[in-house]
Amino acid sequence: MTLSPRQQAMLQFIREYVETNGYPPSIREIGEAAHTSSTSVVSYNLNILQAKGYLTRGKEISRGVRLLQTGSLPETVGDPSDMIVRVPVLGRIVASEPVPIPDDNVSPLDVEDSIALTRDILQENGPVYALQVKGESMIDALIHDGDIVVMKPDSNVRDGDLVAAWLKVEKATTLKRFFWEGKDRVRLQPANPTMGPIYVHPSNLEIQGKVIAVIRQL
Amino acid sequence: MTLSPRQQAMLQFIREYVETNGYPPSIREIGEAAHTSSTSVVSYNLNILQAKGYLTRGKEISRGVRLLQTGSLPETVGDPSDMIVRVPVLGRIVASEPVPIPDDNVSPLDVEDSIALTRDILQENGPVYALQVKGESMIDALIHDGDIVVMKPDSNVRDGDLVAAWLKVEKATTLKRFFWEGKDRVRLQPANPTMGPIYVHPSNLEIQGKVIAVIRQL
DNA sequence: ATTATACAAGAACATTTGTTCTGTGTCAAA
DNA sequence: TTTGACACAGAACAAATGTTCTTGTATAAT
Repeated sequence: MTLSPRQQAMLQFIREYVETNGYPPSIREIGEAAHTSSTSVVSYNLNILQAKGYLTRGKEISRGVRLLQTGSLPETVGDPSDMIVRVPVLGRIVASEPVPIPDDNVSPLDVEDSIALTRDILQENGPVYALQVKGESMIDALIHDGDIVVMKPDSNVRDGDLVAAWLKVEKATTLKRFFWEGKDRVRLQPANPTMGPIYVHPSNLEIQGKVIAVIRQL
Repeated sequence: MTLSPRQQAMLQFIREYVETNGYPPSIREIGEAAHTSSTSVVSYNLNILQAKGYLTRGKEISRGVRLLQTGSLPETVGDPSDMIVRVPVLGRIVASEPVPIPDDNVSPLDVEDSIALTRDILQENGPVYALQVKGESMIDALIHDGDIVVMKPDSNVRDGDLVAAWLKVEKATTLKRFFWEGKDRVRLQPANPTMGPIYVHPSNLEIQGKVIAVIRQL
């Protein structure tokens, strides 16, 4: 993933400016450093840098530029402690729609919403994202309306994984534990032990991610 | 050198804002946090904080506030970031025993087990503690074996609070939403909407705390 | 009672600042 | 040659934002 010389210059200037001044530069100050008087050129390039994961921008916020440490998606962002993991909240999970899956090319930092977790909750090192549950349809997974489900976009499942699965025939998303039963049958087991499993043909389901934590605030 | 409560609130807000957003707040945002709509009050107090060495201000620069290392407020116990809240895990919550209630003098450092949460999860400022659920008895509260329940030791309940209640006659702990129904009857409502409530006489129950968050790791 | 200081409030205004719009140039692909 | 993508430029505009001004209250010191 290569950057143009002007983009590199902008990143470098922002980094130095923050270190010197303690707050980020304005669009016009970045433009001066990159030898352009056009604020739209600066904005255009900053949007590219954001899409590539080098920084985030506050929308219509003065000096709303924040450098990220690396460009990978999604990741720990700017917090002083490695203990904190900021997880983007990409939207809602509802039973009647497939789970929104993060696009590798779109910066999660476009999202306005995120939740800070810690390494005590989340030992995962790979990309993770969160969704907020809408509706009561997940109660068989002991997940309540409003809960935040933390997921990783991994469709390689092993027996016992709690997965978000899209059932094509039923046109429904479900959160259940996944078990192979032979080659032609998958058992989806609710977390609620008083409820029975459902059985589906593998072709009927699409694994959209694994649930790795649930956060409920009251 | 003492600071007024409003000045302390402003410092705290700025610190948290920078850590969350990566750039400083505006005068108006600081004012909102300090409960004043007057930008001149904010500016006046920031000038005092600057004179006292807590921060510097860029002249006529938007978001031109920079906290200085010296003069910052004492940090949260043990962690570098005020964003992190370390919550002691005092033990297990099981249906057949009362909830362990923390000694008021306990410090998070005194307990061997704790979990780090963040202010995104836990806005509470008072004492909190956590318990790990043992067994399936809490599934009517949509809480699974192994979940971590974060509580505050507050027995002053209002309708709708999710409480840990010890039922004396039944000798059982239950987690349910609490509602008064007249003076002589309390309705304890499961979080699972498919399950019915139970009704108890107030003398039969002992409120041992309120649940303020649930953490599930998979 | 008066004065000084600290702190506050709201309004008005000026400046800073980011976004949008329109247009241009370069280059590669069709 | 035409088209589309990319990068750029400048102007205009709207919104964000900080400063200044005037007025007020509370408290302590004189």
